Amino acid sequence: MIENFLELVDIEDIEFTDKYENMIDISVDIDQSFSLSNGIISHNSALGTCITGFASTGRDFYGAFPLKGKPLNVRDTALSKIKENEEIKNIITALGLEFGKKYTSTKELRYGKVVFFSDADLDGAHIKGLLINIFETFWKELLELDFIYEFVTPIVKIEKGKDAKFFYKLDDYEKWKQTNQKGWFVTYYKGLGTIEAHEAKDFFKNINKHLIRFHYDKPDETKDIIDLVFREKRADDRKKWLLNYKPGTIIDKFTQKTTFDSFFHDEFIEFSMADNIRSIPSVVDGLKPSQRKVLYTMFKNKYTNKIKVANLSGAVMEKSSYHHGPQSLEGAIIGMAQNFVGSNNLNLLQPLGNFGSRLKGGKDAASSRYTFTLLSDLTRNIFIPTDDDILNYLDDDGFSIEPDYYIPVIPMILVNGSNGIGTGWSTSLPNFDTKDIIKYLVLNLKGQATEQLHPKYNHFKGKITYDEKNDRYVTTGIIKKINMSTLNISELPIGISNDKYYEILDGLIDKKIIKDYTKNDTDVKVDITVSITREMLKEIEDKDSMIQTFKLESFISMSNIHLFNRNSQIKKYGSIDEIIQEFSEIRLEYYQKRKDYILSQLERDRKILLNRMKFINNILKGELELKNKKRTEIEEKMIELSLEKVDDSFSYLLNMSLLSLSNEKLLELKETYNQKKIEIDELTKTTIKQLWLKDLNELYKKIK
DNA sequence: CTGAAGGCTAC
DNA sequence: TCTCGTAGCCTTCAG
Repeated sequence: MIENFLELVDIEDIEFTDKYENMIDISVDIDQSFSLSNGIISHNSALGTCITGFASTGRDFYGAFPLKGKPLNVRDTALSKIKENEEIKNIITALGLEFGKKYTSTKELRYGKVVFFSDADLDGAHIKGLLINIFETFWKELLELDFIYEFVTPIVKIEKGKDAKFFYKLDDYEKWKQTNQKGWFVTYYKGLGTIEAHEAKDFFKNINKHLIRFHYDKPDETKDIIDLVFREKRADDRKKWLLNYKPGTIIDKFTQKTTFDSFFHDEFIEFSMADNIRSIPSVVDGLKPSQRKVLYTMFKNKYTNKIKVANLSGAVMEKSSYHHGPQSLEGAIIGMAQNFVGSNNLNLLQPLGNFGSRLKGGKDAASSRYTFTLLSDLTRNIFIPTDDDILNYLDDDGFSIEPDYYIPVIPMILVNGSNGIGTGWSTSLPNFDTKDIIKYLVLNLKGQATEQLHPKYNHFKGKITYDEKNDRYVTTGIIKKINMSTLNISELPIGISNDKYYEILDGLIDKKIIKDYTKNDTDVKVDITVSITREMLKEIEDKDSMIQTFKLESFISMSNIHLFNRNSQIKKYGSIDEIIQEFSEIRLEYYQKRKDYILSQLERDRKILLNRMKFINNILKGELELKNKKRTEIEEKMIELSLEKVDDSFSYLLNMSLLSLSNEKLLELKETYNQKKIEIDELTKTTIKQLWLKDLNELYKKIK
């Protein structure tokens, strides 16, 4: 019997063009155009890698099929929807599967094995899991029939001359690194596209070494974990599962048996964790990693001229090791720069060009090729440059990247709010007014009573009220009676775009509640005139009824606020006060750190000035001879004269200009020294609360 | 009560 | 080049 394979290839942007009557010879279009903006690394796509590899195996017994993006989660999904899904239809055709059929042997299928060939990253693990979910749901017996495999590819390659060695576990590479080898060039394989053609051919030559079977060892546990991971209603179980996760289980796929069970518990779970990390912001800076990477790049590159969004995206990828697609990153940049009503209260980036409007909820933004951005004027009043030096910068494969979190002057998480969807958890928090927040912090710092903060949106003309009964805020648009048959809508509730609202009005026409409406909206002004019959108007005339009929309400729930705390744990926050409290604690700690840091810098300056003065004095008085002396002799004498080294060296004294050795210079230095001392005294006397108040005051003035 | 839709970072 | 599909959680809304 022929042993043949179907590789399920995970790739994006690939069109599977030919209808394959014969799975053994597939024609494909290969998009090989993706490359990083600096042009150093080029990416081929995974299917290309696979097809290249087939040069070693031949194509008679191998077929490859490219998947696009994430497959459907078939658990709890209507069979009708599953059967309509293009990807699933294709997989079924390719493998010769039938719904409802029970297989006793893989010989009933068109291929003897199915192999997952995905990027060796976390989204790749997610895709493998979703595929396993499909087989487990409809053809569970295939899990027991040695049918499901994955193709493992290396994570790191090291090269020296003609020598090359691959590591399939990061752990192995780390161990090798500790043996202190020199002169090796290291490549991280971030995706299948990193694999070179000749390498793909080698891997496929030894294909059996690379094919790892999923074993079906613990039926009950396997069934349970797949259900826990994919069943829609089990988010709370997933919470528990993720909270119990202990990182660091390193799997050696070559020596250890991979079971479906261990795959979900050790590998898939890493995706779930990462899904939360990228989707849920930090309580400290209010940012998600992609946004933080953008800010980091803006700070680091210190752009003075506006930069094209597409170019900024490339810079972020490079400077902050962003390993995902550019579209996603560009979306993050655009989102950070938007400032229409309902988006940011304080956009950290400037929207130079069309970044979208409330007409389409921001979806009308122009392409990143056409738009520009730059830091906003206020950004550096919130993220103070001096604090850059006291942050905890992360490391990506030995490359310094953005900090675990920034520490802004105000809790930015409240200013712009946040929405995010992770695994087990999601989060949603509305916007608050920057000036309200500053006032709150100032009163807090002065030990005075604070007022409850309520959500607020810049330039929103409607009302936001608290609905005690339902414990939620209600945002209300504005509708006014012009005459007995005409109404005017001049504001929409938060979160409803003009576009969406027209659909609502169309619905009202269908229901014969209104006759017609005219749009006079601009991108910044809502202006809709509604014509209605006198009778109908009378019926709905009272204010509440009008708001409800015209659906001019939206709701803000405060019951799903999850944020990463300073210790990188997801925490549920019950109130705004709690967020400010936790933010304030860490902010004050970091004012102490900032103060200590600046004082140490000033002390260093003072020491340098003092020693320069002493040094000049020593020379002018003839206590220190430089002429015809060896450096070692001079330095010994300097120590005798109790001159101090800085950074373990006297260079800062011995490299001084000859012109400095004068009384005039001495007087000048004395002046600077005295100023430095005053500066030190003043900072020493300033409390950390005063430092914070000063920053808040400056920010407040600038906002006004 | 159930199913669908929307928000958002990723594929 | 542009549009569209998928995951994941929670809330709202229509039927």
